Amino acid sequence: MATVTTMDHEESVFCPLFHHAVELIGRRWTGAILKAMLSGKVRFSDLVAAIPGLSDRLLSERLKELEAEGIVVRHVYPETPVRIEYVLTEKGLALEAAIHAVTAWAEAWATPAQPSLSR
Amino acid sequence: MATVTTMDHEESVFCPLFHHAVELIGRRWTGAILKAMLSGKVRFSDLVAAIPGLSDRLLSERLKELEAEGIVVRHVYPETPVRIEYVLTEKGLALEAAIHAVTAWAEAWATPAQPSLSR
DNA sequence: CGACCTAACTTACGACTCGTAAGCGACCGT
DNA sequence: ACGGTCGCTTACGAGTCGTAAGTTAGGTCG
Repeated sequence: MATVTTMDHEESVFCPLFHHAVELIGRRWTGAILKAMLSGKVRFSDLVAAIPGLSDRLLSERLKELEAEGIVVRHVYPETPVRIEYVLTEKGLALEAAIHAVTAWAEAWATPAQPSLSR
Repeated sequence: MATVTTMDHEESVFCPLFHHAVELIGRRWTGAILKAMLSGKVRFSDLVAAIPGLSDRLLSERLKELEAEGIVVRHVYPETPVRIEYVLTEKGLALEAAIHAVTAWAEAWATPAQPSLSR
């Protein structure tokens, strides 16, 4: 029972892969950062400006995490002042489907008032 | 289906709806809780048992948040001992696509090695 | 030639959130 | 009466976050 080698698609059981993923991209601001990066390469200050409430401290922290996970890459251009661009890797771009799915849900079920009438 | 006005699909800009959604379902353990609830109605203790590391304190907190958002409903059966079942609402079930998208990504891009063989 | 500017961080610290453990209330079997 | 179960709730130290200030490396301005 426990040594099942063929797991088709068990939804109920705990999946460590899913858990790792959702705890990573679900960290505070990470979703917004990833969504903002879908459009292409961005700079540090672009992200700060694009995401209201996000501070440079947290952005720096999140970008490091995402870089460590192989989701974004950091390109340094030693110009003046220093220009640094962040780009999604293939792995990061693959998150687009998941981000769009969440976006679609958010738009479809936006809480206008209390639509819990249907029970 | 889409109320096409003037914005086709802006991905880059900050979307408060997406942000609210991702910060909600991305809270610690919430993803795992929702995934575990996709299988149907569950009890408090089932969730604690199914999700390693999740404590009853946090589960209680998360379930309250999800209930407040209209994502889960709480049914009380005054048996002995009290039996309480949590079920996803229609809004909660609508998250299935998003959860599956994250699961698919997690399985496709699991960290161990670069998928230079698969693709 | 030195005060000031920029981009991208880093440090410091109080506030908020989480993890661990313990307690509570209603009921029941012994 | 005593201990056991379920679903919480409270307490408190540890961890994470928000806000503000400092740092580095170079350039502009007066």
